[in-house]
Amino acid sequence: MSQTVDRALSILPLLAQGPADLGQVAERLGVHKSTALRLLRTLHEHGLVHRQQDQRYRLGARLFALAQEAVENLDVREIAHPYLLALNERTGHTVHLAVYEEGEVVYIDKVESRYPVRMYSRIGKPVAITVAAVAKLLLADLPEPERRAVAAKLDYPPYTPRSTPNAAAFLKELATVRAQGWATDLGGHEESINCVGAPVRGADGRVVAALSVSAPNVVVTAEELLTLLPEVRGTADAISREYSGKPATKDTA
Amino acid sequence: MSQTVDRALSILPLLAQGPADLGQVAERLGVHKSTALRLLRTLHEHGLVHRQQDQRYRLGARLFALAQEAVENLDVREIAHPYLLALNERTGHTVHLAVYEEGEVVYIDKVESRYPVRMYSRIGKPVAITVAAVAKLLLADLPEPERRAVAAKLDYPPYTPRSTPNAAAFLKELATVRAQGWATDLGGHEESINCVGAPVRGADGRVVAALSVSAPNVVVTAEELLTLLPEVRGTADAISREYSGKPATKDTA
DNA sequence: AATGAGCGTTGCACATCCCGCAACGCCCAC
DNA sequence: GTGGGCGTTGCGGGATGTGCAACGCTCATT
Repeated sequence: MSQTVDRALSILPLLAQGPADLGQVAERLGVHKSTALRLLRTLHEHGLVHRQQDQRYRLGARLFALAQEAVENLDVREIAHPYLLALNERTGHTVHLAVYEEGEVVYIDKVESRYPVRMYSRIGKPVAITVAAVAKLLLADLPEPERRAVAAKLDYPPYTPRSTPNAAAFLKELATVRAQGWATDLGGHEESINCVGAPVRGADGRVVAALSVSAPNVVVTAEELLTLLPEVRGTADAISREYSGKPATKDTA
Repeated sequence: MSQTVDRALSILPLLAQGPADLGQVAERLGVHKSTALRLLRTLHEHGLVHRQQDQRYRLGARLFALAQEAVENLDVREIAHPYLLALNERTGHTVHLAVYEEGEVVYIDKVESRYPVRMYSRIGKPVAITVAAVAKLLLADLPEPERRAVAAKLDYPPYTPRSTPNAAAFLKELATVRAQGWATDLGGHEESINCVGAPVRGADGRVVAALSVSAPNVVVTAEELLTLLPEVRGTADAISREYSGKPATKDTA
């Protein structure tokens, strides 16, 4: 809509492919050299482009700094919340959002079930890391050495007969979760409670959070809960898109 | 230099701090709302800003994509080469550049000594990973679990009496290197050859490459070689600045 | 050593394109 | 139902970006 800005911004993807000199920029923009020069100068003043020794232009440090700062100031919780509400609205069950931090997985948001059944979870509380669906999702994305290190240091409390028994079983489960892109906890923490979860990913594809839907057997069976999987994954993907700033938000999908 | 572009670009750091609506952007820019709208629209078309559900503006995915693409297309070797030449010019010794890749450290560039002494290295050849200065620098920057994993899997060949004997000693050495920001190899690979090295860092502070200066005892003693440390570190820092696109290249320092 | 080509840079006059204004429509809150 | 706030639109005046041509520099060539 604004010609000048439009032209200036068109330079960025051009330079992302590799360094270019003034002539090349002007030609590929379809403008006079002097015009390209002024645009490049302005971009340069803002640190978005950098001039290297041979006078060619590259993308500058400011771009990285901006991207990083933006990521740091992004609040998953704030962005995810409306989606969690919608998911709760449609399923009626308890919805959790959790993140991984220094060896722990903690709940950072929760929308209570409409059914009058209490669940033993609290925002800020560390998750039962060896069995919870959200924990599996978050740990499954860690780089392999760290994943092994964490798995080796954990205790594996036998909450129920279905709890993860040891590190080997846990790592195997994480590999499955990593491959399929979703996770469950079928009575692994409390005998009568099942969960289905999916990961929220940032712009770089790394898992930044995980959400899950939990329901007790007395309300829905595990099979019935699993039919919500598309719903859960769809919500997680929608949050991922919104979080990473991608277009095509196309409703709640 | 270009008012319109200047204003448009000023929006980016503003949004990096967090989402803002049209009115806020206009106010903090000191322009009329309609002007801010047109600028934001242009930024939006290029994907640099993203409009979230509540109509507020955030930085968009394109920014992250650009930063990532730029990093991928950056060639450390190309950028570092002139600096390596200059360092060789000033010291007269052999200069190496190496990177870490999937458990190995390999030389990716080399400028031969002016003295008629051959060294057993080749571009593309894996480095003696347990003793070389560049290897220590690169491994010292790995995340702790991966560092331990790599150290545990290595062989520790006794090239000389001064070679690193085992994983424990190696990890201790890496901790020292990590803390001091430079590394040496004093006769650890070949009895009569010493090296001093320093790390090249990317925009995020991670070590992306390492360079070293090597010289045999018959030319300079280890003590004399160590006097080149400021020179070596200065060169590495200059490459880091250039590589990460930071301003103030101020000569070769 | 001289010469020319290529590139970045500058000043300028034209007219294009951006700016701010004011008015409209919409949504939400009261 | 009604008012205020916010995003949006069309428009004329004029500031601002544009392309041209000329300059100076560096580097490669003869």
